[in-house]
Amino acid sequence: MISDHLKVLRKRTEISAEEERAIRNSVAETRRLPPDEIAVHSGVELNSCMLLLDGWMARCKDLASGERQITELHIAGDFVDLHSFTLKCLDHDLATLTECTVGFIPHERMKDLTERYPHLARVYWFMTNVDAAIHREWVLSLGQRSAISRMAHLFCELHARLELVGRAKGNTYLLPLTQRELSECLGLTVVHANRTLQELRRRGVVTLENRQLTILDEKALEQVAEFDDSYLYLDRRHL
Amino acid sequence: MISDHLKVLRKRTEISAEEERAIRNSVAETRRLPPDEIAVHSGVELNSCMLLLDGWMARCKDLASGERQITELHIAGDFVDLHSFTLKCLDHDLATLTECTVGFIPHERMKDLTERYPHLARVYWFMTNVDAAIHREWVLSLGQRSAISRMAHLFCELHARLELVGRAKGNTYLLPLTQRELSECLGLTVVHANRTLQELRRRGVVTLENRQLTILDEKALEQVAEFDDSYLYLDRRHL
DNA sequence: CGAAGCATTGAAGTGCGTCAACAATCGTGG
DNA sequence: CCACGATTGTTGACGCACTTCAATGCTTCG
Repeated sequence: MISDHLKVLRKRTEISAEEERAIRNSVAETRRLPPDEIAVHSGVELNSCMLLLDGWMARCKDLASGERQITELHIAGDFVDLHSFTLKCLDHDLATLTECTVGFIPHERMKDLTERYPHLARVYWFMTNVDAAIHREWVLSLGQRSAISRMAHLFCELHARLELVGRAKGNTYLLPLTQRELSECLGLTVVHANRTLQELRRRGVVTLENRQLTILDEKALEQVAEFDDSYLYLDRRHL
Repeated sequence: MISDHLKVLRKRTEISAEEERAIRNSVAETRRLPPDEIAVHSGVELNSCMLLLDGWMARCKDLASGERQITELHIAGDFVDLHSFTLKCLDHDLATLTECTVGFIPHERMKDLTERYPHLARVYWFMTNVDAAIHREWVLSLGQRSAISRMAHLFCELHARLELVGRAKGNTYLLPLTQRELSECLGLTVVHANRTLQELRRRGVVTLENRQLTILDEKALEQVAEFDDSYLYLDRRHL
């Protein structure tokens, strides 16, 4: 399961056997979390980072009205609150969307890891910067893309990221979100997210049944989305 | 001018005299940039980071239609492309909004700086994470807040950040953005940004004339915005 | 002083929200 | 196994926040 995390890193840079060992040894404990639970509350001081080994999680922020905005989705292999290593407490909640398996790396071990392996320090810094790049793409989506383009873009992003950890079988992948959660990613109401999804289906671009998303027409999907994966930094030109 | 940057850091953590010296010595060159110019193009490999010493800059992303979304505003003291140290090339442009003075810190010197002073490495990592927190707040704004609430929130954020570097005199500060640029931050059309601003004026919450923004009713402004500055991490509980 | 950019206004259109109902699915216990 | 209530997905009618288009005055600056 930690191997998913290593896949994510190795897509971006070389990780030596020794570094791999150090990472594996840093995981103090693994735990299962039930779905629909807030795993990390905003504003609470943390002393460990959470590695998502399996399942889906979301970063969310609420308004007083009760409206919730998801600011990023997380899948197996992601360090969901790596930024807590420097921020100490988060500005958002971390919620489980499915049952999850997570590993904990205490901040002191993170400190050790990054000081003993400066390369890993840069790699993890890099990874938090990729999260920021994803945020920026979402800002662009929410600010300028139409509902259908936004949804298409999200499907593209998830496809690219899931492929990386072997969770996509060709053009299909498991998307365990409800339409409510989907709408919370896209800044739409549930009703309109539903109609938007139907429009994508009607156009023959995707299907989504039994939590299984299938991309029928990848070209069309990427065109609607204006998708360009460079913001995900999926190669080793960097670092 | 570099002292603005030190203010930004010292608001979050202690910086020793030696660290300050090291930072000051890392600036290889300073330069003036004219307004309305793309200072850094997305996708281009960089070998130095840019410290904004004076003026305003914006991170922007474009769509094929020509629509532009600003994803973050930068003021004196900000490291505008610190993330290029790990990402190597950016996923967005960096545009000057006014005439700017910038300092360059070559990546090799950044490497030196962060390896010689691990504390500074964590501080700068922290600062890129604050940028990400700002992005998340903008995602929340664009996804869930109304136009008027979004604009009020932006005014609050800028006030807090400008105060930090002594660029706000009480409840007033220089806001050199055109309404077009304002609208590009907020995901609105210019026309509606104009009407939204007028509504804030009509309610007696702010005035904006000759590029001078004045907050007439801070309570009201923060209430409209649902503003809570904790996402800016403006204290030393962290790090 | 003229041209270009910027701010403002009005009228009309539309993408998405709201409200409300109903259907389908799912998990749970009898 | 069916009954059930709860959650999720779907649909229709209507309303509104924001967009679009187009015109006009206001600045700014060569």
